[in-house]
Amino acid sequence: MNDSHILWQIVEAGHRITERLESALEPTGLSLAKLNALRYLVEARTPLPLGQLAERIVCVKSNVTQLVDRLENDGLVRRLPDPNDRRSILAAVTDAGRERFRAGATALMRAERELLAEFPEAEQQHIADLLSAIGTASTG
Amino acid sequence: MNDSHILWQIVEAGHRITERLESALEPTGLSLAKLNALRYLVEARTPLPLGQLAERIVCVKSNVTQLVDRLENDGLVRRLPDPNDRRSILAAVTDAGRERFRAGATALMRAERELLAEFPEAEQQHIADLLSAIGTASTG
DNA sequence: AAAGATTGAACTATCAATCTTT
DNA sequence: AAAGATTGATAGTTCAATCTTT
Repeated sequence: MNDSHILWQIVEAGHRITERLESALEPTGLSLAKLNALRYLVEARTPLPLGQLAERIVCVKSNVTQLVDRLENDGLVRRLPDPNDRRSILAAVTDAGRERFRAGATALMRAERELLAEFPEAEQQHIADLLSAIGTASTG
Repeated sequence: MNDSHILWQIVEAGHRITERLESALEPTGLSLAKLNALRYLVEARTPLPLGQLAERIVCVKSNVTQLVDRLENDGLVRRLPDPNDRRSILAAVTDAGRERFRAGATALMRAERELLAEFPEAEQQHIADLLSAIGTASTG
């Protein structure tokens, strides 16, 4: 498992990165998952059906149900009935949600900049290219 | 979030790698978490106090409690009283656990080899070095 | 009091089953 | 029946509180 080989270096570097970003976000009361959902809602500029939010996040619908539960609990999102389809439920960002999103996005960008600084800039594109290929091949 | 920058490339590559390895392990009925715990128990060659297992896995003790619950449920591990300290509980691999570990380790190695093949060998050491540095600096 | 383990609550995520509306 | 969402179960992980033994 914790071999020295490159696969685990990648996995662990990924963990360290997300840990750092989560820590940077902590003072804002957001997690990466919440900030990400909020971003889609803010950018949509109109309430989104939960199913569409799930598509954009690229996760299962039941995950969105729970994520929106927590966001609603935080007062950052409200559920609204969809006037055009009574099966559908819309998620709308509240003013508090928009404000929180701005704070989170700022904190995240600052943390990203810090982490990025630990990386030789000349190498970044090269490594990104190599990484984008890995694990992408079909398994059969 | 899903910027194109290198940080997310690393995080996502890490996710793809673990997904692939988890899939490869699936037919053996093991997860990476279970295989890892099993590995420490097999290598110890003697039952381990749960606290020591937590130290080796590098996780919180309550996580080990639950992980060992699941492994015990699978019949791969047994809890034994510690004869020297009645506060302590020992985790012992069963014969089935040892066998399962071998199957899992084999499946994992095969999958690792496949993934590694997607990586230009000449680059591996270089990238590993760069990755090992990232996210390691103290936050203050 | 401190050490070892468990329990209960929370978060993120998945899957399978269910309920309502279309 | 299919689409949209929720619920309940499971996995893995953390933290705070608790219980037993030292």
